[in-house]
Amino acid sequence: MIQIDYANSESIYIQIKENIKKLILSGGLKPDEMIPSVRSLASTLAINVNTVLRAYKELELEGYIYSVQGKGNFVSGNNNSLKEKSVEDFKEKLGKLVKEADYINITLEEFINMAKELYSDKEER
Amino acid sequence: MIQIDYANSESIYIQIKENIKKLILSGGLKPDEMIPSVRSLASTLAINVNTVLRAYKELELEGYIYSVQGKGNFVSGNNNSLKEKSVEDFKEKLGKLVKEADYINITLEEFINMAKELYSDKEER
DNA sequence: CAAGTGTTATAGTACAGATATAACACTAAT
DNA sequence: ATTAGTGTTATATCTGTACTATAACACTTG
Repeated sequence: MIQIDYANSESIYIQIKENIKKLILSGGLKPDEMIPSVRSLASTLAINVNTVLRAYKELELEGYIYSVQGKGNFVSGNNNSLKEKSVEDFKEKLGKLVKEADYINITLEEFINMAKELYSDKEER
Repeated sequence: MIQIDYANSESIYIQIKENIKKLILSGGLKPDEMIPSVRSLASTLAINVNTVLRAYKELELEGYIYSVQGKGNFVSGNNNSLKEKSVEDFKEKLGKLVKEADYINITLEEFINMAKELYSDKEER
């Protein structure tokens, strides 16, 4: 369900966060569905409880999950605002990339062609 | 010429690298043009010489600049391979973004529309 | 009550980034 | 030759972040 890549330079708790965010946004995790307990995930991934806790706490702050004492952590109900926020985040990243394209003189047409290509690559999986 | 943003989470030496890369790729710095000496840049930015040195050393390794003992650091002559490489890097980033778009169910059409919008925003500057 | 859950707190380790300082080597101008 | 400006190398230190280790406390469910 959740995987850590030690070759990845991102820190463990960030990887856990991203992993769960993606699962929630893609629909792999449904609202009010329980996610692994801090202890079980820590044990599965062979990491410390506090590392998982940190990821979960930030996910809670960002509205992706909610935690209930003695019961566990659950996916938030309101996906809509989350989706909106993630689209905004996405747009910001795209904006940066467009700016970068500018530096190396990539035109809009070239940009779109690359995107089309990458999209179709994706579907060939 | 070069600016450090302490609010940016990127480390100082990375910011220096990116700054200079952009200047070179955009043509703001011409081949064989001298860039600020390690000492002067360190003094201007109120940072340590070693931090600048680290950025310059990596830029040299990546082929963007070359250094001459006693004279200074200069922009590399061969921009072509650099441009190619930067386009490749760019494509990789775009690929990641496309993957991310997938998670939040952004279609190719939506993606292209956003890109068009951001490109035109850019021109309105 | 016991087992499983989240929570809080503290201390310790490891590493990366940045600093401080110094010494050495080369180049160009005087 | 001297001086000022350049890059280079080396070492030690400080700081913050990530992660670990451990423990204790609080809540929920069977």
